[in-house]
Order: sequence, then C-alpha cells, then structure tokens
Amino acid sequence: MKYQVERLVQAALATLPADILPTDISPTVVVERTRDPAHGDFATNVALQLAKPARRNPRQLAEAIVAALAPTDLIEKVEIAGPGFINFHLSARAYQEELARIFDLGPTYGYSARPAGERIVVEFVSANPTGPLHVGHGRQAALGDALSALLQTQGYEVTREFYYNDAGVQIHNLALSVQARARGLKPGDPEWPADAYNGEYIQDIAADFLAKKTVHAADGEPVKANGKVDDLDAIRKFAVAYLRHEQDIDLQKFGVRFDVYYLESSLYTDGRVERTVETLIKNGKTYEKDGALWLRTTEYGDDKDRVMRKSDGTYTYFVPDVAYHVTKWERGFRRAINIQGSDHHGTIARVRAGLQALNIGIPQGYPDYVLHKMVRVMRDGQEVKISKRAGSYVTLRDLIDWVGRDAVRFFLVSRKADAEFVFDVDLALAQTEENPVFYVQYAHARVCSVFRQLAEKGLVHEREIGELNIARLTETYEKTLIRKLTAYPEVLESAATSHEPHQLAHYLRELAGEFHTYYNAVQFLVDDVGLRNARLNLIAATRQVLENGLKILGVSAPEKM
RNA sequence: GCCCCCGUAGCUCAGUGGAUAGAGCGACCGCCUCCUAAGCGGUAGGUCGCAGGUUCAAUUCCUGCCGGGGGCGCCA
Repeated sequence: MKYQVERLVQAALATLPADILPTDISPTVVVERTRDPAHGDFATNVALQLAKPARRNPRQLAEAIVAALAPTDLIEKVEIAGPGFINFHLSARAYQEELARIFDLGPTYGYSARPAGERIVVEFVSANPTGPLHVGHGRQAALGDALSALLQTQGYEVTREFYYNDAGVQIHNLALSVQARARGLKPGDPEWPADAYNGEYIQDIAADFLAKKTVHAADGEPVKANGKVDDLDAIRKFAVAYLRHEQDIDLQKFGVRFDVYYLESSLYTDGRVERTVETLIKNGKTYEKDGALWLRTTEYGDDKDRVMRKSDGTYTYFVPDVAYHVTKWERGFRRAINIQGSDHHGTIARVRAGLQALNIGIPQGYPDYVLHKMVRVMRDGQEVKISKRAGSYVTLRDLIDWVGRDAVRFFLVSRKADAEFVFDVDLALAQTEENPVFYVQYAHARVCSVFRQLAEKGLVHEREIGELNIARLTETYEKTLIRKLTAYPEVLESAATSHEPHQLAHYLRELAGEFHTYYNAVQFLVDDVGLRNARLNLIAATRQVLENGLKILGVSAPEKM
C-alpha cells in the first residue's frame, strides 16, 4: 500500500512544471504511516523537504503536488496539514483489496513482491564444541533464525550457517579435560590440568568414552569410542562429536535448523589457510618481527597490526576466519551477515582487513555484523549465574526446560540486539496478563475459538459476503485493526532490511492488542449475515497475520489455550 | 588511555529530523445473564542523562562531558 502512495507522489512530482520545481532537484519521496489517525493513513513531508531547494513556500508546493496527483479510487481524501505535510486517507476499497490479498496469499502474505533471488549467508551460534550452549547462544539462535526468515520474505535465498571452531587450543584443552576425568581426576585435584573445563558434562563424556559408546553429530560420521585413556586423539574426536551432538539436541529443541555446518578444521586440511597466508605475503601486506608474521591491518583502519603466525608456527584465530570468509565469497554469497556477541566487535576490523589485503574483489564492508549484548537471567528476583551441567553459566537447555521454547524465542528477539537483556524467568512462566508471548498466542487462539463457535452453530464463514459489506466496518477499533493488519508487509521489510527482528515482535504485540480491544467491543457471531461475515473477514485476516508473524519468530500459534 | 554499545514514565523497554513522546508491568477506579476476564476501558506518572552546535524544525544528526556495559593478547 505504501508503495502505491509513493509511486503516486513520485508521478505527481514528475509532472510539475520547471518554474515550480526546478528539474535539477530529484527528491527521494518518503511516505510514512501517520501516528495520529486524524492525519489519515499515510503522510509525506516531501513538500517541506523541497521547499528550500525549490525556493518556495512549502504549503504552496504541497498544493501544486496535490493538484498534480493522478485520480485513483484507492484514495478517498488528500489534505495539506501543518507546515506542509500531505496526508492521504485511503478508501474502503483500498483496504478491501488489501484484506483480499491476505486471504489470497495466506502464509506468504507480507512477502516482498520483488523477486530478489540474491543469495545471502547468515552465520550464527557458531559455538565452540567445548560445552553446552549458553543463553547468549540462545539469543544468537533466536535472532539469526528470525532474521533469516525475514530475509526470505524479502526474496533472498538464505543459507543458515554454523561455523565450528573444531581446531585450536580450546579443543586440545577439551581433550585433556576428558582424559583427566577418565583417569578419575576432578577439578581441584593437584594433577587436574590448569586450563581444563570444569563442568559436570566433562564427566559424562568421559564415562561414555570409557563405556565405548557411539555418538553421531548432525552432519558427521558416527564416532565410536575406543575407551583407551592414553589415546588423546581418540578422546578429542569423541568429545567433539559428543558435544556437537548435544548442541544439535538443544538447537532442535529450539526449532533452529542449519543448512551448512562449516568446520574450521577443514580449512587446514584443504590448504585454504596456507593459501590465504601465501597470498597475503605475496601482496606485501605482511612482515616478520620478533619471530612472528604480522599483517598490516593498520592499512585498513585497525589501530595496530596483528600477529598472523605466532613464533611457535601456529596461526592466530583470525587467519582461518579470513580463509573462511573467502569461502563465503567464493561460494557466491555477495552478502554475508554474522551474528555475534558484542565482545567480538574487536575482531571485525581484523577480518575485514584480511579480506581487503587479499585483494580479490571483496567489498570493504564485507561481511555485515549484527552484534548483540549479554543476556542475564533472573529467577525469583535474583540473578542466576551457574548451572550444574555447565558450571559457570546458564545453558540454553536450562532456559527451555524452565519456560518452554516459545517464550524463550519470543523473549530473546523482543529487544534490540544491542541492548542488554535481562531474561525474567518468572515473567516468562507467568501464563497471565503480563506475559507478551501468551498475549499474542491468546489472540490467535481466541480467533480460532470464534470459528469453532461458528461451526457449532451450524454456520459457515462466507468471505464474499464479507467483502461486499466491508464498508460496514466503521467503528474506530475496526479501522485501527485494519490499518494495523495492512502495515504488516511494511514491518517485514523494515525488520529485514535493518536486521532488527524485534520490530516484528513489537508489531505482533500491538496487533494482538488491537484484536483484544475489538474482541471485547463487539460480538462477531451476530444474526446480520453481512455484518457477521465482514467481521469474520477481519478477524480471519488477523489470525493469518498473527500466524505468519509468529512463524517467522519460530513461535507456535496454538488454536486452543 | 583508546574503540563499540546503552542512558526515554517508579520498573522493563519501544519510537522518531517534524504536527499533543508510546506500550507493558506496578498503583488507583471500573467491566463477565454475552464468541476463552490468560481479556477490555479509564486515571495518575516524562525538563527523552547534561551542555553546546547544525536545521525552518532536534528526544532523533554532530561535538564534549557524566553514568552503565563490553572490548583493547604471539587467547578464541
């Protein structure tokens, strides 16, 4: 709908004579939803924007624009208001057409009509296979999956990707930890390794290793333990497979699926890390100092150069990271979005610098990042900092067990990523008024209930009759609800392009609110067939939009509560 | 010291270069002979951290300061 108004204004501007609007001015028309319904449905400030360059009084200019608008039955009334805003009041017909689109498109209502077809990779979670997923990973999973779904509504072909840091020191420490547990040691013992992982899950892995069990991660081969305590390599393989499988279970419980698991170790085995380093050396972007190899990241805006190859001959973590991002580019992803904790923000400059220094045509801002702040968990009015299984942090599994998947997913995307988040377990558990998840789901269930009652009365919903009677939906709360419903495609576009899924969560909360108001104000199952079906159309459309929006967030839309 | 993010109602948070700054919770007052009261209506509550600047217009953009969080490793 917004587009239609935008195009209308644009066309009007194009027809203005040069003495009113000089031809060298090419304005970008911004049409917005009005905040106050008295100002109509949409408004543009284009006359105010143009007033200065055109050296004209804004109201005068607005009048000229309005006069040049092509006639259309989508708009009932155009007004000039305040200093020079142009307000558009849509016709009942415009709304009827939009409601019809909701029915016709169903689950795909709100999707962008433009077939972008561009491929984009969204990387998220990317947890080290050294322990259970924590609540921060949960925030990433909720954000990443919702953002991916949002991008899909805009026509992108999205790949959800998980990067496994299965090489490096932390994996070695994991193997040592399991080995120590297998030998009967525990944290605090004198022989317990210094950098070991202390969580209880290490004991579980050791026990299964000794019992010669088999584990199977989502995309790997089954790994059978040989039970030999001295075989550190076997322990490492088993422990990694074990923890990857554990993470698979958590993610599945959370309703998040990945298309690609990319293993850091593969970057070494297929020579990509070496090739990356060679290219950087060849391009003259490196130098030797103190027995280490350095990358001149300062040439690309970093505040100091960074070590690539340590004096012991191993690489620092960002080297495989650069090699990894080259594969994203080479796999045809012209856009890449990484979702990470804000504690990683310092690494962004390094990775981008490495990609630039390779000089293979990757643009400067590649990849994009969405950084999120920490999650703190409150329960019974106190912060929860530890869990039995992981030791030093609350796991995603704990959270899902406590409050259920729907609440966790909705809560974790309901705030801007860059704001700190306090997860209130008691609030999420409350199946009462103040819990936003239940509030939205309840709206959906209530519509379903109305249709069940309709069937019990032996009646059917007749859409065409409703459409003929849409003009009878004249109450304020009916108009407000229609307006809200038809804003849905704009919300999806905005949330997708700004990488902000929380916009959708807020929208759904508001939409549910408008519905509850409506529900309370009128009876739907009235004897008047025309009015009844007009109202049923409206709430059926509401149900559809609620369902579509919740699906994007990975939250269920129950028919009964 | 440097870099990034945040600072809006008692609390948790939305929002915007424009027309009276919003929601939920909490407080207070109302609403079930009626499709789920897990709901709805109303009242109260704000110098949008502080100070400058840009603009016809700043809570929104810029600069500085104050307060909170995170990051500044030959760790990942």
